Order: sequence, then structure tokens, then C-alpha cells
Amino acid sequence: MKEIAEKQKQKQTHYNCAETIIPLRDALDVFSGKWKIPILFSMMSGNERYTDIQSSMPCISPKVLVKELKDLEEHKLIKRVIIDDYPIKILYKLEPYAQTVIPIIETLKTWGQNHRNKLFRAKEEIINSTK
Amino acid sequence: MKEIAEKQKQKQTHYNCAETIIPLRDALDVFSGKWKIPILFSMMSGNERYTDIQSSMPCISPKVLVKELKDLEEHKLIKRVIIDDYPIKILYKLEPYAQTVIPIIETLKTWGQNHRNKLFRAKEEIINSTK
DNA sequence: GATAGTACTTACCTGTAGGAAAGTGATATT
DNA sequence: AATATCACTTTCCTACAGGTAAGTACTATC
Repeated sequence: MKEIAEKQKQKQTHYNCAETIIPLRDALDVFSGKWKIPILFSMMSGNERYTDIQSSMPCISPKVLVKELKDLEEHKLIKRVIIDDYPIKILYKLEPYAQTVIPIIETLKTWGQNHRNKLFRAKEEIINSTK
Repeated sequence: MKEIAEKQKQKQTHYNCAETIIPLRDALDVFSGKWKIPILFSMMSGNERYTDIQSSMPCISPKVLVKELKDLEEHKLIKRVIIDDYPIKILYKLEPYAQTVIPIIETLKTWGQNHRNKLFRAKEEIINSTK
């Protein structure tokens, strides 16, 4: 009897865990992949035009860039604006909602910098130990 | 002359942008994908054994789980520990380094919750407008 | 008139992430 | 003796992310 109760308690823990994993998965569905976060960062740095974004990114292909911009638009993070003077201009504008992504970008960037330093230190240790 | 200088300034902006994108990409290389963050979260909730982690995740296949655990071990975020009593036990232990991932998990989780609420509100607005 | 830039589209291809299903060998339980 | 649990492995498969390369229609510049 006691054992069954404890097993159910454990099962419950698992269930709760699955529940909290859902928002994580929602966020990952949006931001997983090589490009979306870097593109948002590039746009936050002031790049609004297709070609500017493209040249700010290390070797993104035009096809992929178009696709990612469409995805970001679908997620209501950016807006494609057509400026109808002569010549016609197309601007990709950040939606206010994109501001909510800043903390994610910041923490990822900080972690990435730290990780790189860690790898660098690890390498140095190997060099020192073989001296 | 002036124009060239300005163009070079712009090129520099792009270059800097690429530079800051590198740590972002480093982090994304580790955390992109469906499973790694949820697995770390599950382990932080106390799950240490293969089967516990598996049942805490919504329908992960054994093959994928093994692969993700190996990846996490390679990134020095977890450790596979063999407890050699009878019967033999295998524990997946978080490395201290895994603590650095907590801010990422937190911000992603918060964003995911907020995003889900936003979608929910958007749905309600549609329902109200068609009344 | 030629070249270059803007903002893409189209077609094709590869690799990997991830899923489905079954099997395995050791122990443990009923 | 039969079934279950633990911790996987193996095989097969599909879908999609992403890359390569070329083309396009318009405009701008030299």
C-alpha cells in the first residue's frame, strides 16, 4: 500500500515535470535553429533591409534568409514594410513584441562567451601540462 | 572619398555584428534542438536515472535520449556515473557547469509561458470580435 | 552600354534530427 | 516458469533544415 502511494507520488513528479516542459518547448519551437536569434540580434543592431541583414550574417544564403524572415513574421516578431517611394524600398521592422526576446539573446550571448573562455582555458591547461 | 569612408564604416558595423553573433551561435550549437534543455530541466528536477528521465519527458524515444545524453556529456554538462553495487545502477549526474544553464532555462520558460498567454488572448479576441 | 545593387525566386541536393518498432541481456518479482 | 524492469542497441524511415547555384526584374551608377 505504502509502496503504491510512493510510486504514484513519483509518477506525479514526472507529470508535473512534463507540464513545465511545455513552455520550454514552445520557446524552443520558435528559437531553435541556426538563424532566428542571430537575425533578431542583427535587426536590433539597426539592420532593417534585406541586404544589410544578409551582409551582417556570416554566410547566410538568400533562400534561408527569406524563409527565416517569413517565420519571424509569422511569430509576430517582425513586420515586412513596403516603402512605396521611388525606388521602392522594403524594410524589416521589429515589432514591439520582439523586445521580449532581449533577455533570451542576452543570456545566450553571455553563456556563449563564457563557454568560449572555458574551452580556451581548457586548451591552455593541456598546453601547460605537456610542457 | 567621404563616401568610401562611410561605406567602410558601414562594413565595419556589419563586421562587428558578425563578431557578436559568434557567442550566440556557440550557445545555439549546444542548446538548439528539441530535447537538450528539457532534459537538463528534468535532471534539475531530480531525475538521475535513464528510465526516470525518459518517463518525465513527453514521448522521447530511447535512441534519441541516449544520443542527447551523450551530447550533453561531451559538452561537460552531465556525467554518466556507474554505481557498481548489486544490481548495477547508472546515474546521470549534473556537472557543476550545468548550473550556468539555469538562466537560459529560466528566460526560455518565462518567454514560453508569456507567449502561450499571448496566443490564448489573441484567440479570445477573435472569439469576442465574431460575437 | 556595361556593371552593380536590391530583393528576391527557383531548382536541386545533402545531412541530420528525430520517430517507430523491435530486440537484448542482465536482474528482479510474482 | 512467466513476466517485468533497467538501460539500452539496432534497423529502418521521413521530414525538414540548410546549402549551392543560377536566374530575374527592376533600378542606379559609371
